[in-house]
Amino acid sequence: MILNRTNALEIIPSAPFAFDPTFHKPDHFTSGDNIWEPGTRWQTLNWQGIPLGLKFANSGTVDNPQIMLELFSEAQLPRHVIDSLVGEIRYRYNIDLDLTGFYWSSQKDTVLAPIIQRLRGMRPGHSGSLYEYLIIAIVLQNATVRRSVQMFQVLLENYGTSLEFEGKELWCFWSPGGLQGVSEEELRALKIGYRAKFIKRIDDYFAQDLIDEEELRKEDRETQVRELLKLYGVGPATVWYLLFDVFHHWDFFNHISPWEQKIYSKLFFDRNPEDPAPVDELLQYFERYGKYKQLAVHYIWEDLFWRRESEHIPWFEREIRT
DNA sequence: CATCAGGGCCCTG
DNA sequence: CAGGGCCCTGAT
Repeated sequence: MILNRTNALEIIPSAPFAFDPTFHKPDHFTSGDNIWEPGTRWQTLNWQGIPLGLKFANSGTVDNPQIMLELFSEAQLPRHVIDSLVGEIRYRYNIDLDLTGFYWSSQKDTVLAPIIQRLRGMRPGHSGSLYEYLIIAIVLQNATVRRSVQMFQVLLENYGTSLEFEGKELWCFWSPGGLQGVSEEELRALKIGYRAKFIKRIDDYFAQDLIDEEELRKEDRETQVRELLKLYGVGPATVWYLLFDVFHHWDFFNHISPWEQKIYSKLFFDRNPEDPAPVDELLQYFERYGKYKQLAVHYIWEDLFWRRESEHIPWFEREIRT
């Protein structure tokens, strides 16, 4: 699909705002639905069933931020669609997040202070919807990164839409319920293994309108956890990711997987990855960050991956399984 | 060649 | 609440 229609908009984030670490998370795997280079991100987005191309360009500074957003579409977009889309973008990327409380409380922390200096203005967030995040989370389960990328790519190529805009060719997600005509066997043939069943059941669940992302955002955390765990294939690890990336809880941190455990052990206690600190001990360590503990996790994590782009960190390389 | 763990989760006993 | 099984891949 070729997207020739364009709309240009201006988005003013709250300050401070850091464009690159907000629009590029080096720990998220590259997935064929976006391209990033410093100052610019191209991204596909399925909004209310309409495949769109987005181009975010940095046109401001950290303290005086401004984003130029260009929308590419096949047909002219009605005003209300653009408005709702911009609202959603502001939500997903946490454009209006106030970070001052977090920064204030961390300024004397020896681990966080230097990180915040490097990433000042970075927002957490994820470009996808709940449904889209769920699909990604499922292909992440019990697989190495390379395999996850391959599974996601094959799904996009089979059920997504190829979009062309500004000379870029990127894949756009299918809509929730878009796999209704697809059998579990067909999915299995794409070598996604037992995850075929999970994806089918999740797609069915959305097709039957048993879950509403917008409504769920308004519920309290316990309700969200309860509703998310109803999804077949979603367990504690996935819920934890969802609560942060999709539902924007900054104070919730109760899950550390084995590979993450090794990394935190090394970071905080300089413990050998073969002999990591107990998970309870690590969780206890994060209590010092109070209601911002998950933001602290995010900053520490992103900083590691950003540093990895410019310097070699041998112990870290060994713990990332690609 | 065989074996095994990998950025979990479901199901059983 | 512990532990086996699940798809497939690449490492050993």
